[in-house]
Amino acid sequence: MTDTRTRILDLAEDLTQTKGFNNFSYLDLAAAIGVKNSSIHYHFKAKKDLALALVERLRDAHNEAFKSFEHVYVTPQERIGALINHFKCYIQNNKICMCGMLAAEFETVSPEVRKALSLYFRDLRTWLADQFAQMDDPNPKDRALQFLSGLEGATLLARLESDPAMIDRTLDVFVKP
Amino acid sequence: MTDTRTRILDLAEDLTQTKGFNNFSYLDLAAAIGVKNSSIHYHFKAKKDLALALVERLRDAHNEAFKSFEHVYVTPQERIGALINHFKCYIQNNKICMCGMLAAEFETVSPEVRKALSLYFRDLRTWLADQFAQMDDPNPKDRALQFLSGLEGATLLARLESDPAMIDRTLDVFVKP
DNA sequence: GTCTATAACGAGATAGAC
DNA sequence: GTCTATCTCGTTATAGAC
Repeated sequence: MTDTRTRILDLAEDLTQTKGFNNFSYLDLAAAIGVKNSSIHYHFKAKKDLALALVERLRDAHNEAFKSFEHVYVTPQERIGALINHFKCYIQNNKICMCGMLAAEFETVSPEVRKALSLYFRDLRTWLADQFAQMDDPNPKDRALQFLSGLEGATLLARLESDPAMIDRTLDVFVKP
Repeated sequence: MTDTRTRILDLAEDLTQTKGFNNFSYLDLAAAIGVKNSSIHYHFKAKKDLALALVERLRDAHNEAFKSFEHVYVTPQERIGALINHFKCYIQNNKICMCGMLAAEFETVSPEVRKALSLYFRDLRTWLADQFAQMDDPNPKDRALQFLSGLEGATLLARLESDPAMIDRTLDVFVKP
């Protein structure tokens, strides 16, 4: 059995992706995990501490995944395709990007979380720009921003329409020239 | 003085764009407008009724604006440019697209609002596809989706970084080939 | 590390007077 | 159309026992 702290983070990540960080409570977490809400406060004193832990954990997880991509995929097109597929899977579970959700909730989160979100997206853009540079793109930084914006927006729209193919229709143009 | 109903809608739209629909209360609206919260309930019995009115009003407003574009601008590039500028102005006020915000909050809104959001974005895509068709785009429907996704995502990221230029970097490629 | 118990507050919503 | 007054519930958070 995974420890309580990890179970809290896993569930909170899931709920943030579906309902939004402001739309679940410590009581929701406690009930689903089978503890009392005071136990959630033991692990994350205030809810903003939970938000920060979520963003920092996801940033680390993505950077780890990107590192492992080097051994699994050969071409940058394959690596970007894997990222696209990862986001497509969100739609089946009525999820969107967790940090996209928190970016929408930007005005209600702490300065620390804002900074962490900024770093999360910076890392993503840096990795994407590297991939596009490997594809000999003349402007990899702008291409990375265009891809990331398209990914976030397409996920939002695809969930609304329950149509994961909208993500392909939006992003295939970046990997199939 | 504009009537109370309109003042409620204007303020609620503003708050939805900044904080999100779930992150302001009838008490917030009442205090800002200078009435009691029971007066807000008189105009919109339940909060979900307010959400529906907001989306339907914005859909009508956009369709009216698109109609007026025909008389003001000559080229589809100019018309799309006007839409881009409209969204760029949001950033200065820490706003994002109201329906983009509600799409993020999708799991917490009523079936009626979900349907209204779908129609709002359908109208936007239809109008965009028409513009791209006028630009002799071989695939105007997909181009419309790519543009709309980019617009929603770029607004989210631009607000996070307080950098409206990110919207240009994302979308100029659609109007300056 | 988890529990019981509770504080302190704000939310959506309603009844009925004016 | 707006008011006063109130209800009911959920929320974040804490103190202190086990």
